[in-house]
Amino acid sequence: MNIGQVAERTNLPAKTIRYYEDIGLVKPMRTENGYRAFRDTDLHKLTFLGRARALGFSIEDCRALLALYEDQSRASADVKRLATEHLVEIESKITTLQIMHDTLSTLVKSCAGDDRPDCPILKGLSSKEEIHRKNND
Amino acid sequence: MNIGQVAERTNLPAKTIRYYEDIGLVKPMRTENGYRAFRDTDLHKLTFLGRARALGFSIEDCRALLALYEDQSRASADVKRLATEHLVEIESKITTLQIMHDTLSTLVKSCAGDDRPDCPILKGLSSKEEIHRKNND
DNA sequence: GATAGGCATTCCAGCAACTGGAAGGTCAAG
DNA sequence: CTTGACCTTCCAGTTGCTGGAATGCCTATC
Repeated sequence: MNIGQVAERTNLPAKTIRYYEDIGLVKPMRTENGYRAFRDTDLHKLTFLGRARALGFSIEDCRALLALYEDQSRASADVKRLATEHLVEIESKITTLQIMHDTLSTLVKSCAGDDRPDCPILKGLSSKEEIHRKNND
Repeated sequence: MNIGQVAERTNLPAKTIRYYEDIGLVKPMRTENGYRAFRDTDLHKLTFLGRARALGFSIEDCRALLALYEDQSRASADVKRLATEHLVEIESKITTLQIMHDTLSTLVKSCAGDDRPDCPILKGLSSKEEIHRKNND
């Protein structure tokens, strides 16, 4: 199969697929004219990659997951460990964003948003202890 | 003030401060020996930048916020608009991460995590309709 | 056979926001 | 006068692509 069709089926841009080959995640064959020729296994791998990336796994995590996916004698514990670590990362990102959100949302609420220059948001950004006093996480 | 002291006071790495000068966010003076000489206003700006970055504003947003900060005749509405847009972005990131989290956490919970190869996480990554059936956001 | 389009190829550059390291200049202390 | 802690610049690398240029291939139509 040509890269265009693979792109369509996997919902990955052709550019991304070429990139994944570049970094060694897939190794499609080549036809005589130099075009990439993707087999079913390549398609499966790319689909797998697409899903793993959609769950926020890094490329290196994806590489490890792919190796486990291909290793029939893997231990599910190894997969679970990887996934759990990633889950913790996600949770920490959510926490960070939540704190940002709370702080900024407090500032936004306290701003009149009219044509006058007085602005609690700018004040909050320049001085520390103005509004941001309730998170001690 | 030298860059080292500014770094300490603003909690920004010296490298970052140099970078901010590079991209025109601050413009410290120079002493005869070529060292950067930061004034109080530079310090204020850098502190402001540190806070804005900590709230997740992009560098370009920071540039705009800084301009508003310096503009005594700004309209607070302009600040509020910027902040609100950013708030929406944060919310969308949280949503995305939350979905990732829910999906992955479901997968992780269903995995035994022992020395056997059978693994619902890998199954979930390779086939779609296995476990991931309850989000329709 | 010429040509036009829609594919495919490679390679190079750039995004954000730094970070690390090399090679070198400056300054204060001992 | 040397040591060590600063400071300087510049270049390269990080992550995960993405855009674009220059070029080649394939198929269809005139």
